[in-house]
Amino acid sequence: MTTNPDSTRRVTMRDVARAVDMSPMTVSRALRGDETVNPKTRATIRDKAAELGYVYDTTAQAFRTQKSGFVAVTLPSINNANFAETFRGLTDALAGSGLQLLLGSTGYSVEKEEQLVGQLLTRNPEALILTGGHHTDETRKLLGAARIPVIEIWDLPDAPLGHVVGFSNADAMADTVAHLASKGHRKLAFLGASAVSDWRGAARRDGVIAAAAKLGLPPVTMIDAGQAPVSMRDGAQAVAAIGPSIADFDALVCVSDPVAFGALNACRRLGLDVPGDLAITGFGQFDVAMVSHPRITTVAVHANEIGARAADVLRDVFAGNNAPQVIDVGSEFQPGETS
Amino acid sequence: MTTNPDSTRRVTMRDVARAVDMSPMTVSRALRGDETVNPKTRATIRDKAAELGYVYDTTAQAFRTQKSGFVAVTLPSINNANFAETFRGLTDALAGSGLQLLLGSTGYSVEKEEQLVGQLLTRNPEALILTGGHHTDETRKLLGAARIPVIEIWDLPDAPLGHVVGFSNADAMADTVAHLASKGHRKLAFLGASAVSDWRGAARRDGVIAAAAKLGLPPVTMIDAGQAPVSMRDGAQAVAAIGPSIADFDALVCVSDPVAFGALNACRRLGLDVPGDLAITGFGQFDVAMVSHPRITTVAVHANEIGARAADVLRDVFAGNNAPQVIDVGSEFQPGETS
DNA sequence: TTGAAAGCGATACCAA
DNA sequence: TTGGTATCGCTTTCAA
Repeated sequence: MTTNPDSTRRVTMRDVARAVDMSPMTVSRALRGDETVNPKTRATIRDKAAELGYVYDTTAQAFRTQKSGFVAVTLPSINNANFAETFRGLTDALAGSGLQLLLGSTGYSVEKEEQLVGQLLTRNPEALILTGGHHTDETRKLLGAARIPVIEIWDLPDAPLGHVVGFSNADAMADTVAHLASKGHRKLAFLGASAVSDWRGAARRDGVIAAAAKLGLPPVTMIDAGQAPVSMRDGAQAVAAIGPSIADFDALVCVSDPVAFGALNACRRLGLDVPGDLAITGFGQFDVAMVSHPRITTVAVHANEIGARAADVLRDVFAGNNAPQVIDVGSEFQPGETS
Repeated sequence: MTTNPDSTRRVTMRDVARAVDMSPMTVSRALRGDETVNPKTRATIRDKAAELGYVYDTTAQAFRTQKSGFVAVTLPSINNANFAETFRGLTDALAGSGLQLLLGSTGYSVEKEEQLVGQLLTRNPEALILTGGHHTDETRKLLGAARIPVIEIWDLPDAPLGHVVGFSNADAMADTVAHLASKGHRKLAFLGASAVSDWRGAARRDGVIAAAAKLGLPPVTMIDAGQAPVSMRDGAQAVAAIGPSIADFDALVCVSDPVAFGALNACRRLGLDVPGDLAITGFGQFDVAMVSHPRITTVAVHANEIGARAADVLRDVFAGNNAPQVIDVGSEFQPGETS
């Protein structure tokens, strides 16, 4: 390893250039694999760069080219298998593209999202991927001014900001309700987050209400599991708080599989039989629903595909194809052993 | 909203300066809230900046000051409640510090980690937080050359790269094994990932073997649940593949709670009683362990605290306190209903 | 196939 | 309290 003259200063292309007696410009081309540079020269430069411990400065590149190489992504929570899968789908699809994901978490709050978007925009992302279709006016203003492609995911908003890759959370519940009705269940309860904080959860709730009404079932009872994000524990606590009279309902439709799992295990502790005394359904096809004995009736979503398709949209847009796309990845009802 | 002369060009401090008839330097100071700028001037500049839709360019700042404002973090997987909690602990503790996290996922592979570290370093992070204490030689070389603070988390490496915030995965298993032995269980099996890919899992395995030997128990049988990351499904499949003879063991020590949950439910499907026929233990105090009926015996880790303490270390280091710190956050055995 | 000059937008430093 | 000048490392553009 060669020591550079001033040990505190970083090694730049200029240093490499001096070492091989070439111009920085040629070094720049060589390191990027430019074909116009003599192969032998390229090899020499590569070797010398490695020897000097040269590290490419993406910040300088981003500054010069006015392209950050970042794609900003907001997720409600990273501690959620489905959102994590979407992130992985994005990451995998973007690998090798030179684009790097800049992740922020909104904690299911549109106000936090607004703050986060402001912060992310100062990094000059080349595109922005937002989970959900609900935003504050200020967020919409920021995005309008930013003039970069925006993709909303996990929803099908009425008035998209740009592109969309998602599915209808409301429609997704129709099959679940139809299934329950076909089994003779009439008295339904919905267990989900209280506030307007979780818009996708609220959409599912509305979907259940609409589907029940359409099938002529009595009004659906709402059970409050607390503020989003609602967890396994929240589901279990809500049922435990109600006690054995939870079985006065025929079926408990839960906003997500973790909540359903909590409810299922709370029922067990109460000595209730699922689905004998009470049917339970979830949403999202989380691992816990599939592994649980009994297996939880759920709705499969295509979390990884949402990420992958969003990456496709990005590729299109960066290739100059700016027509707004709306991609519905759908969802599928998955009968289990709890209904 | 005022239109700027060339609508495709971004609004810069110079534009704001011209608009208020001041120098860019004063605008820079004003926007950063520099006290030496006349309060009235500051207000004027702020207003005009907002009016022009000025967005601060962090890339340019990062370039000029040679400080990126990034802290790079590698996690084995983001789809893991404990790692996600650590990330959240970091995020929360760093909020308002002006530092932004740059997240990368290694997929439990040190080779992928090496690649990722190389990529992250081109963004000039001011510090690097690595999950785990095992790295390739090339990774160590890269880190040495980068001359930035490094924190290894979730482990207590023998030869740390810099700072450490973690706990001993091996020691954490001693209480679990002692508990099982005290209940009269002698024939133990360990269910975890096969390869060397999951070093923390391997440390737990070694911890079980060592603790069993120390207590005079017969050799521990290893059961292979496949490549890391091992999931609920892997745990369930491993037990299903073995069948009822799994109950020839007294206790099944699992590398994590999700694996234990999978094993528990597979046992149920086999008609086995847990803990009557077989005791089961997990690791990590995941929600699923606490909500499950029966509750799974586990080990509580301080995932959020790891993140928070790592942020403390960063603050210290940036304040000039460079002495290497090793912080052991420990772990606690949590008896449940499966043992 | 290679090089010289200019400039991306902000701020450190020195001056007034 | 404010301003002028130089500069961070790289790449675009034009020239040789």
